[in-house]
Amino acid sequence: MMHPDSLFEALADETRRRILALLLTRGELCVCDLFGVLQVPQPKVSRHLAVLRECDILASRKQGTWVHYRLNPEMPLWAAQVLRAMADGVARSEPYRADQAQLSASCSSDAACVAPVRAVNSK
Amino acid sequence: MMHPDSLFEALADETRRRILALLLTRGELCVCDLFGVLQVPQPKVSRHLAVLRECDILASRKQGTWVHYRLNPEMPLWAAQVLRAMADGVARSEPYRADQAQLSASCSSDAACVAPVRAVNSK
DNA sequence: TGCATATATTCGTTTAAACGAATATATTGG
DNA sequence: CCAATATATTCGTTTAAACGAATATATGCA
Repeated sequence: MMHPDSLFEALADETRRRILALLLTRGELCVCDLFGVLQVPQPKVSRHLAVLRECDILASRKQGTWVHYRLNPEMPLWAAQVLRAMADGVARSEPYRADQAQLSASCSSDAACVAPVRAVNSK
Repeated sequence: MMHPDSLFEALADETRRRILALLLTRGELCVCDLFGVLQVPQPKVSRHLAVLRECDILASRKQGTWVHYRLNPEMPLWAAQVLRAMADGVARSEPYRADQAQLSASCSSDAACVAPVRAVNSK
């Protein structure tokens, strides 16, 4: 039961939009992938992930030491449409565009993120 | 040239979302219609309209003493999709739902707003 | 058990935005 | 020109969110 107000308050922050744009491209990412790609301090990413998780935009899955985040698969249609349109809007502007390039460079396949390999995902 | 960041920062405020939801239903509304329906002080509505106008979400048209606001017709597709999905999202929650009822009650036809009649539109 | 790694949380400060109240501007009609 | 109405702006204060730095928790492995 996602409230529209929470979604739009969450989308007001650029770091959170960057995270969501990455998760729309790549189905699932762990915290270290995210702060590696975004080049921001780890606690900052964790705090923003907590905001997104608490308003049910993201779901998380713990696998050993890693926590993998993905879009909440039970998100209502209107919310998914907002996120899709957002991704279209930011696709051609910075820093979102650079994030996509950085993501491709640092984590080449979706499978590598779902079942992370230390040598690839560790900084 | 609307920047995605400006749109999502604008959508973070509830009053602005309420204004936009009303303008999506009703093509054009003047300031007095808006603060009448939303039941908020006039300067507050004017300030929020200025924010929306300055980031090109809204366009305005002056007709005598009245100023009529509408969605910017040159808005990019992705932005229009965000607004459409937002309207879907808020349609069933308060205060947005009550706003729609109040709008129907106080201003019965679109034509009445485009060419306002004093007896109908004045408070 | 003890160390290293991944992630989360807390705390105090800073920054940005929204607010109410008051006032300013602009247009209309008498 | 003057009064009335519609809208916009300014100002000082309050509120909320984001931040860096430090620390806490949890898991895996030697």
